[in-house]
Order: sequence, then structure tokens, then C-alpha cells
Amino acid sequence: MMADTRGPRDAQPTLRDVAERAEVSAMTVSRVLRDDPKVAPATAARVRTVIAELGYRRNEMARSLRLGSGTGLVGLVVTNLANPFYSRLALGVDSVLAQHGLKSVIGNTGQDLDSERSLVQDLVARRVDGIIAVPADADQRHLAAAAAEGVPVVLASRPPSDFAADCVLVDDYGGARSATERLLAAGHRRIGFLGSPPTVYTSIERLRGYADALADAGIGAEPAYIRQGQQQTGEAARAASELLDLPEPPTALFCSNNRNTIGAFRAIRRAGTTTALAGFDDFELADALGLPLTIVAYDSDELGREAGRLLATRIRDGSVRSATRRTVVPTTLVHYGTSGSTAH
Amino acid sequence: MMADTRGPRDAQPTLRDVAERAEVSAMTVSRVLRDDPKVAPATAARVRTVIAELGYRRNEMARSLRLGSGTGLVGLVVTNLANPFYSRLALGVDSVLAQHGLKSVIGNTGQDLDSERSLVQDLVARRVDGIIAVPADADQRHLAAAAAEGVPVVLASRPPSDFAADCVLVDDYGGARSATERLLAAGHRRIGFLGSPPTVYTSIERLRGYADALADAGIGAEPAYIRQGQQQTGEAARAASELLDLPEPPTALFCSNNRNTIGAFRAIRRAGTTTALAGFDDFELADALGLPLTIVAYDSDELGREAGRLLATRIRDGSVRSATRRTVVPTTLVHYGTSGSTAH
DNA sequence: CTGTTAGCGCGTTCAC
DNA sequence: GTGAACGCGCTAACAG
Repeated sequence: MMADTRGPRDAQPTLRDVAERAEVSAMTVSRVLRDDPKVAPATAARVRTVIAELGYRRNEMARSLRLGSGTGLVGLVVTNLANPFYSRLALGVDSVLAQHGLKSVIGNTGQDLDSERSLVQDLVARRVDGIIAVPADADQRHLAAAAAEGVPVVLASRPPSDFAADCVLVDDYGGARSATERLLAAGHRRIGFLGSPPTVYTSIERLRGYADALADAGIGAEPAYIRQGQQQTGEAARAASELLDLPEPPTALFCSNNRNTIGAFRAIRRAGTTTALAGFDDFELADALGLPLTIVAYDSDELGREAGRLLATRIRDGSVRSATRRTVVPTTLVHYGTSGSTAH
Repeated sequence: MMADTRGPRDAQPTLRDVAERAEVSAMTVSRVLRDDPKVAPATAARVRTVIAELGYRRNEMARSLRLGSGTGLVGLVVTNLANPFYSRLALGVDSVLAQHGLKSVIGNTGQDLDSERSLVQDLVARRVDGIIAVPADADQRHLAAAAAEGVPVVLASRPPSDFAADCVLVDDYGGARSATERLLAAGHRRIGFLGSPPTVYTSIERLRGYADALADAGIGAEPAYIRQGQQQTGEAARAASELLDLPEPPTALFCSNNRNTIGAFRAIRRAGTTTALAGFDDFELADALGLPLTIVAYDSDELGREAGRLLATRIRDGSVRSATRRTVVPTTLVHYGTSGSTAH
């Protein structure tokens, strides 16, 4: 017999509260909210007055439950929102989803597979209308399960493994390859590689692009020049320093993401060498480092927008099982010099 | 007589589906889910098997509707997620909320009051358990309305106007003041100010700190040295250039946020002057610009975490009407030189 | 034009 | 131990 602890004005009013006060049935209020023309103007006006007086707001959750329609919520699972790349992606996703009346529930996994798993399960339990994810790992069984239960899944930046889903990728291979080719064209023969853990798809592809470019130039990839696993700029700087300290150090470095590029930049500046630098992912102030820098750039907003579009289409069409689509966002090679920049 | 368009395996199974297949009542399944000990072990085992077979997941939305408990969702309203400041804030919020079993629904307003308004209304309609917002404007009636309806509101970075709410602020005044004092101590007498629009609280406070520091040094604030309204680095650079082109240009610039600091940096480098630079908000690579730089730094993650804590407390205690709390996050003055950095 | 009945998926109360 | 009834807030279908 616990008394209701909420004060009378604490609880948000329900449709019934409005109905009683307006002296009509709940149905009539419901119709007014739906702008159903079959309500007498006078009645509708009275109901609207009461709605305003009470500050009534329809409970969208209850509504979606009744309608069997979706919740209007989309899960967005990223590895690290603090990375500008992912925040831009999130922004792109959000901008497109907003146009479709969808809101994004964001979740940060910190590259941790367990977090990702429980996050996805929670999103499914909350009955999101779809999920956009940047999977942390090749183990994507939780995402596959969600997809199997009829929740549309779109992957960003990394492809699905062992299940079918739409995805938006970056031209990892091509971008890495052309950046490396540029270094080769500049006469470099000893080119180092710095990248994130080799379990990540993007890292694998970018390494492949790098290695193929070298191979085409008749240069075998030198394992001693390849350092993988650095996630933060600090680790990256250390790895770069190790390469620069080699008896026969590389004369150029290619970095598979902006964490590594920034780390490498710091190492080069400290070492005082003239090592050439190229990297994947653009970043702010890349033009202001006072070092020539070749960057593989791409539009991460667009990556998000495209993911949003793919998902919105799935949701609208309810086409859970139609053919899977894959989009690849192109890359551009940008050269930042010691003064200004030139797109290429 | 429209047939159900969903295939049999499309829909997520309900508690009843589990009950039928396990040949028990819905109630028993419900009990198993709640780990109610009053279920025969054998029955429980059978139910659990079916749950696994069907991949059943409880509908959290329906559950929260029935329980009258919250939705477990929190609205997070920011002005620009692409700004690292806000993405870190979001991350901080999310990390704390996650510990309380809450998820954040994110919304980006792009500093647009109308978007903010509709966003907040939508969040309330979705029955979020609370809202954390970085309000775009002094007009916060929509937030006040939400609070009045019993939805806990916490403001970050800017204080509530015309209503009561918890908030987490940065020491805008003190930070700006000490940075300006530092420039004064270095001998500067003509110090320019670059800031965002004067409608924003943080901008007002930071200007005040700047002006008071000057006043204490017996220097009147010179209107010609004050440029407000720049939101992006491009505009900021132009404004800075205008100051540098003055017949008697300032010998130092203080910038009220990192957009303006970066813009000013570019202008100074282009002009080739030795203008001293100080700014609010730390940013990556601030140490690598090859220019002495004084930065008012603070922990934006912590700002988010504190906001999350305040909100979580409100939600847990249901203390919608207890006294309002205000936290101020301290700032630190950091000096980046042409080689390395020193905290101060 | 308006109200009544029924039920979305779930959980509480109270019987058996 | 288990189940039937009832209701959370809302709305489609069917009366009147």
C-alpha cells in the first residue's frame, strides 16, 4: 500500500487526463492529436485548449508499442567518439536520420568487443529500428544475430564478416596505394609503415595497398619497417622513433591513420630528420606543421550520411532480406607543404 | 483483412511465443526472466532453453511502460558534435550514464534554437529519464517546460536562465582573466580579443575576465581591439588579420575558444608577426605549432562526467524539486613553447 | 461525429 | 509453483 511518491504535478499527463478535463472520450483526444478531420471543430478546439493547459505530450513509446511501428530510434555504435573521424561520422548519420524522423542512440565501445556485444543486445532489446555500427572486431556474431532477428544493420568503415549487411567503406586499399606510390615517385625506396592492430579491417587493407605499391616498384616489403598495433599518438611516436633509430632507417613513413601520422610527426620533429611523411585520414592543422605531408583524405561526414541513407532505406522499405549493398567512399590525395596546400 | 507482411522469422519473438513453445504461461516466463526463485528448476531450465532457441529478448520499451519506470534513455543535446570539445563531453556523459544503466540519445542542434526546441520536445515525448543540454541560446523556455513536467534537466557549459536546473560550468571568467594577466605580465599593453557571438554565456564571461584583467592593470578595454562573432576558424583568421593590420596593432591576442585561437594562429603566421597568442580551450597539436602559445585548458571529459553524475543523482532520487546544484570545473594555464610544454 | 471494445508486450496482484 | 485477470498509454476496428 505504498503511496504514490510523485507529487500531482510531477507525472506527465496522459491522454486520459486530457479526455476527462475536456469531457470527451480518450478516442476523441487521440483523433485530435492525429488531426483526424472527423472531429467537430468545436470539440477539437476544446481539446486543444486542454492539451495546452496541461502541457500534454503524447507518449511516443506507448504509441509505437501500440502501432507496432518502430520506436523511431536507431542505434549508433562507434569505437571512439573522441576521435574526430567518428564524431563526424556520427554527425553525418544524425543529419540524415533526422530527415526521416529518426533519432540516434549513441554508444561508445572503446574498441572493446564485450562492450560492443552488450551494447548491441541492449539496443535490440530497446527495439531500435536499426543499427549502424563500426565493428571493433571480426567477431560480429552479435550483429549477425540482430540482423537475423530482423533489425536492419549497416556497417560503416568495416565490412560484415560471416553475415549479410549493407556497408559503407572507404577506399582503404586505393588510398594507401596511391599515397605510397607518391612517396616512391619522390624517389624513396625505404618506406616504413605504422598502423593500428592488424585485426582491424581498415588496417589490413591499407597495409595491402602499401605493400602492393612497393611490390609494383620491385621493392619487397621489409618486415623491420612495419610496426602495427599503435592506437594512440604516444605509442605511435615511440614506434616511429624505433624505425628512425634503425641503422638504415626508412627515408619515408606511411601511416595508416591519423593517430599514427601525428605520432610519427612528433618523432620526426624530435629526431630532426627530413623523413618524408604520408598518412591516412585528414586532420585539423595538418597544414600547419611546417613539414611536407601527404594525406589520404576522405569525407567522413559523407561516410555517415551514406550509412544513414542505406539504413533509412532499409527501414522504410522493410526490405530486410533484399540484396545487400556496399558503397565505397573515394579518397583524395592532399599535399600539405610548408606553405599552404594543394589538392591533387 | 490485410495479411501480415512480415515473414515468420522477421518479427522478434514475444514473451507469449516463448510461453507457448515451452508450454507454460506467460507469467512463468516473466518470472524466469526476473530470476524469480519461485519457479521449479526444471520449468526454468525448459523456459531458458526456449529463450535461447528463439533468441528471445525482452522488449524493454514495453517493460518500462508497464513498470512506469523510466525508459532508461537520456537525451543529450549539444550544439556541434564535430567540435572535439563536445564529443569529449558526450563521451564523459556516456561513460557515467552507462554505469547507471542509462543510454544517451544524442541530438545535434548546430547552434540552432529551433532545432534545439523541437529536439527537446521530441525527447520529452519519448519519455527520456532526463536531459543534458548545452543550450544554444538564453531562450530556454523549452528546457524550462521539460523541467516543469518533471524531466530532470542538467545544463553543461552554460547556466540556466529563468528556471532552476543543475549545471556544470567551466571557470570561464577566472581562466580568461589569468591568461590575460599572463600576457600583461609578459609586458603586453595592447591585447586584442577574439570571441564567439556575444550572446553566448561563455563568451560573455571570458570577455569579462579579459576586460577585468586589463582594468586591474590600469588599461581600458579598447573596442577596436575586440572582435566577436567568429564561429569558424576562417572567420576568426579574417578578424585576426584585421586587428593585425591596424595602424597600431595589438602585440598580443586572447581568443575565447579554440576556433578563434586556430584562426588567429593562421593569421599571425601569415602576417609573419611575433604577436603573442593565448586562447581558451586546449586542442591537439597546440604544442606543435612552433609558436609560443598560452592555453586555458580544462577537462571536458570531466565536464561531461559531472553532468552525468548530477543527472544520474536526480534520476535515482527522483528529487526533481530539491535544491539546484552548480559545479564549476577549474581551468589550468598551459604554456606551449617552440619545444615541449610546461603546465603552470 | 463520437464512444466502446480490444489489445500492442509486459508485470503485478491475487487466486489456485 | 503456477496461472488468470487487469492495466501501463495509446489506437484500429467497429459500433452508434
